[in-house]
Amino acid sequence: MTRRKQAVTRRKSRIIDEMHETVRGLHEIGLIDKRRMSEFEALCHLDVEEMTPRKIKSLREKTHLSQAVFAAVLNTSVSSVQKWEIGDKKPSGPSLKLLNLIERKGIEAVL
Amino acid sequence: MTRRKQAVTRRKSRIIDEMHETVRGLHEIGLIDKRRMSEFEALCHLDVEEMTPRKIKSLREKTHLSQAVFAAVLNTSVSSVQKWEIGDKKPSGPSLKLLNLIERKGIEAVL
DNA sequence: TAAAATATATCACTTAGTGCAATAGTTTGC
DNA sequence: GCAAACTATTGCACTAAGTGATATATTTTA
Repeated sequence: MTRRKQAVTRRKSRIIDEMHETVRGLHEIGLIDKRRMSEFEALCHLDVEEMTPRKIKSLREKTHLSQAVFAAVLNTSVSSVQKWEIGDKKPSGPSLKLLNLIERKGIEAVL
Repeated sequence: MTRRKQAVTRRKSRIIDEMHETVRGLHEIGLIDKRRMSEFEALCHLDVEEMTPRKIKSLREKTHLSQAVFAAVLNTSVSSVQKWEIGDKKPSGPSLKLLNLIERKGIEAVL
């Protein structure tokens, strides 16, 4: 499962990288303005993956942070983190975004 | 206003920097374990500032992104971004965290 | 073993988040 | 200039995440 997803991700970013160069070229030629360029950049890495309770918990444990501190980092409540890990509630959009950031870039990325 | 805040921030980080060195030293001596060290690191930069509707809007405009794309970046709905900017709703904890990250580190930090 | 820190669990409540639809304003291209 | 496309504003109704408090395991540390 993990392997398959990584493969997909890798293939996707290769394609995105090429698109990126292409669009950047179009921008330099003047075919698309700076604004469109910005929007393109932003839309590049927007895929946010769902996370199971177990995954959230293991993600936190990888950072060696208690639920309390982890919650503080995400600017949410301990109660929320607990419920995510148990599966009682699912993290909201922005919460999921933060969890993805931590997973992809490490905890420092959100400090 | 901006100037005053920058000053405060600067003074604060100087203190934090010293604390950081101190704690790192304690860690190297072996007085605190790696886990405590992690928690300390995490707790360093946890102050999240409130944002007025106008500030949110100007923050988005600085990134040259439409409400729709900005919402996508934060993994939230257009409706939510609109209400933040109007003042109808206030961004939740994790949302506010993301907005702060963008303000401090730029939009790339959350991509 | 005792004490302290962490984590789990439940309950009741609040409010942010969401989707839709209708309108108004702004750019863009012909 | 006009029309089309995009963007933003507003209101409404509903859902579910978020929260706080509290009590109870569980684990860690002294």
